[in-house]
Amino acid sequence: MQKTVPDNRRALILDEAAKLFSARGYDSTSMRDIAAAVGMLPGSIYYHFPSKDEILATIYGIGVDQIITAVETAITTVDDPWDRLEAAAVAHLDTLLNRDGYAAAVIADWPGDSEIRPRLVTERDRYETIFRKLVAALPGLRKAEQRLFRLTLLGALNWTLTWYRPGRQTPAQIARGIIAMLRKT
Amino acid sequence: MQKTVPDNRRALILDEAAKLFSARGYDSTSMRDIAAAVGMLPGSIYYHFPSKDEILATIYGIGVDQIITAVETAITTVDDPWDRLEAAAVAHLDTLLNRDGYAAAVIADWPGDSEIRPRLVTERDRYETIFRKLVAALPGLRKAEQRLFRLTLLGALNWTLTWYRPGRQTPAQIARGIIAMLRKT
DNA sequence: GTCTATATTAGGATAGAC
DNA sequence: GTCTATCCTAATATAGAC
Repeated sequence: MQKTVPDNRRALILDEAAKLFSARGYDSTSMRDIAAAVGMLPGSIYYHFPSKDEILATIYGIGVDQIITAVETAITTVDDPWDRLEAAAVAHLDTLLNRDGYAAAVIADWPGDSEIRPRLVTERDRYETIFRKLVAALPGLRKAEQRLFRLTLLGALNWTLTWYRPGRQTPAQIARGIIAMLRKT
Repeated sequence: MQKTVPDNRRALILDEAAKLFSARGYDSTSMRDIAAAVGMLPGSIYYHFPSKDEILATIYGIGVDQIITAVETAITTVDDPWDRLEAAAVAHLDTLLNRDGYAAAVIADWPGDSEIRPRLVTERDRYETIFRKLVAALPGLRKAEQRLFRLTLLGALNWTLTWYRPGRQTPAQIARGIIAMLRKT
């Protein structure tokens, strides 16, 4: 995924921070929390990252990459527009609800004020674009309906973060169920 | 809306706090921010509320009351199950996207740790129950499908908070559009 | 690269005058 | 009921030793 000789400590910080951010939120997670999870002292983190904001921005970038990669891989072998959308939804939810991934932080977190907001918006747009295209390819949807359809689908998918618990339905089953409800004919 | 001689200062604090909480989030809003918005000094707030948590819990209770009242009023005169669900969705979104209401804080805010979480969960359940009944009344949905249908609908509705901007479609139009997508025959 | 120690600021909350 | 003044804690971040 990255270089052959990666900076292990840096990656570990990102891993633990991503978990904490998605579990408790950005604002409620302190540098002390992250340091404790990694097994470092707070000051040491600053050797790897200049600020807490920068950690979040990095996680955002990786999280969006993870979703995009998963979705694009899932749809390459599929032709039918509805099947492609379903494959994308399954991949999206699989990535999102995987507790070790960075994707949950992308959806769940939105730092209060912060100067990095523009960057995060840009990242988020990157992955919305994929769904824009997938929805545009569906038959029988007028241009004006496509936008609301996309937002409805993404809302239903992303809202799972608030209620999903492992053990019942799998993420893939949930995604297919949601698509089935939105599928016409 | 309330008593004839209400505690104006207390109500004002709640109003301003609700706006700040839904705009910037609970954690990112300080007592100093609230005090400044009200035109008080931070210490004075504590005459009206014992803690910041208590302000949020109060807003939650009122916000849920607002949604429930709006939804129940909207559905009393409607008979057909699908029409009832649509009326409920319209009322829900009208309340949610009204910038002066407390409902947005209910959906958007979730304090990091806090001991009041159980209370908030209870409040949230109160309003989910209404939709549980409305969905149960729909024809042609098997028991197992009802839960996912409800969560999909609420997800799509609540997600509007992240993208809705006044000027385009009205909340009512959005709600009807979402229902139309989920409506079978 | 990590630690010790600490600067600095902000936040929730309280005591007591008015 | 609001203000003044302040306590206490926790947070981000930095400097410099090792």
